[in-house]
Amino acid sequence: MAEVARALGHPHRLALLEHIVRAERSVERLADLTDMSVANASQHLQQLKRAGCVQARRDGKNILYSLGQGPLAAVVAALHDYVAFKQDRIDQAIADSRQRPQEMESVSIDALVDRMNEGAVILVDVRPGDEFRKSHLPGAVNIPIPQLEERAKELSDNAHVVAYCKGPYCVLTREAVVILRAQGVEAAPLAGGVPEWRAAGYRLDEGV
Amino acid sequence: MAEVARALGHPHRLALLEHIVRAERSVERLADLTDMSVANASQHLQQLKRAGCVQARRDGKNILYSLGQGPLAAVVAALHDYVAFKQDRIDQAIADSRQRPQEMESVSIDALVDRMNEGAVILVDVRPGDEFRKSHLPGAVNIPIPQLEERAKELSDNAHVVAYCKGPYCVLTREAVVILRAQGVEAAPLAGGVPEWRAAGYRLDEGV
DNA sequence: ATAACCTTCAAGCAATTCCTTGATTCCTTG
DNA sequence: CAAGGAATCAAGGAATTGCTTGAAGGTTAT
Repeated sequence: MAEVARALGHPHRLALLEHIVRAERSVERLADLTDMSVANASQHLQQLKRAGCVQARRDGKNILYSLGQGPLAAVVAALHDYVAFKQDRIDQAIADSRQRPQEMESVSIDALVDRMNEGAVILVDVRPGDEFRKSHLPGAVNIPIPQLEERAKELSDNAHVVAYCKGPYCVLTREAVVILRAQGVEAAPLAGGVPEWRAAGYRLDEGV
Repeated sequence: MAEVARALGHPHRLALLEHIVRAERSVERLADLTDMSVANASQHLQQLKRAGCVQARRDGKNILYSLGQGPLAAVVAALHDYVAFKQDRIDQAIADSRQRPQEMESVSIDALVDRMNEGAVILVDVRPGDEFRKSHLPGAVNIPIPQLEERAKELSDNAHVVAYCKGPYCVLTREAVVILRAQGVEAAPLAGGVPEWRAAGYRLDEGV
């Protein structure tokens, strides 16, 4: 079973299959369509053949590859579906933050300092872990974007959250806020990032 | 898209996923179920997580992995379907040839010689290696029965294969043909073995 | 036959993947 | 806080994979 999955697990082979699903094609044609050398295409095709995903027949000078027997097309379709689903979620989050940027009022650095002194704010750093480790705003929690959705529950829900990223123009900040709000967390983007914070003369934490 | 397929493209990861589909499980449990080291399981799980196929949450001391969002289960199901389909065909082929052995027409020695002259045949000797070394039909390949299934792929699949063993009554010849056909190789048994070949006045090879 | 063409094979190198080991992090519990 | 369990990280060597190059199969066409 993994044999089939492995056969589908290479971009080139997947691309070849996508073309073969549509119609029988020769090796040269496929190589051209997928922008690879003929020899390379031939080798990938033979891997697909070994896995039973395609079959070959000769027609004159050419060897035509077509889809193998069985519900392979369904597998490819299911894969498409799944990937489309994931892409949709990303697109939607981005579109949201693009369409209604006005609804997302950012918090200025001074306002943030005030709120921090009141202890009424959770500061979330959404950059990758390695950047966070180098330096980050004091007391910030590091939750990279990919983990944000599932770790949103870590943030107590009656606290205001302020998210920041690399800088004031970083789209990811807004995206993060969209995600947090989708999880029911009251969140706002910081008007700036680490550089602005430093420029304002405040302290930074390092490590951890 | 290939990213997801690649994540599914390793036997261990697929095995992990099969268990995760059923229920949330801890790393240790999964490692035990799939018979791999904890560290190794952990690494594969993280690959799956990176691809978005699974999500992790902590529960007490353990970290529980569960299926990611979206119609991933459909992909796995489609894969199952497809593989089941192929397995069916193999089983069916075996059953067919067992139930109706009379349909397995053997190739006469004279017919074999004709075909060999045309170069349109691969001759497989399924006896143990030591017997093969003593003497065998010219040009024959030696693949003992136990290795036949896994080495079937060595035989180019658009060539006719003729298999032979010790003699015309040797059951192993038919068994070999069944195995080969199950692998999609067009195979037929020889009506006889080394003694009959010699008796017909043809040459034998020795050694190698 | 010979030539021309499409495809496959074979070999070698670079890059990646896989698994193991031992240390380390992270969290809960006493 | 300390102890302990669960999971992850990090690094290394073995194995596999992927791509390129040049040569070799086979098939039509001249």
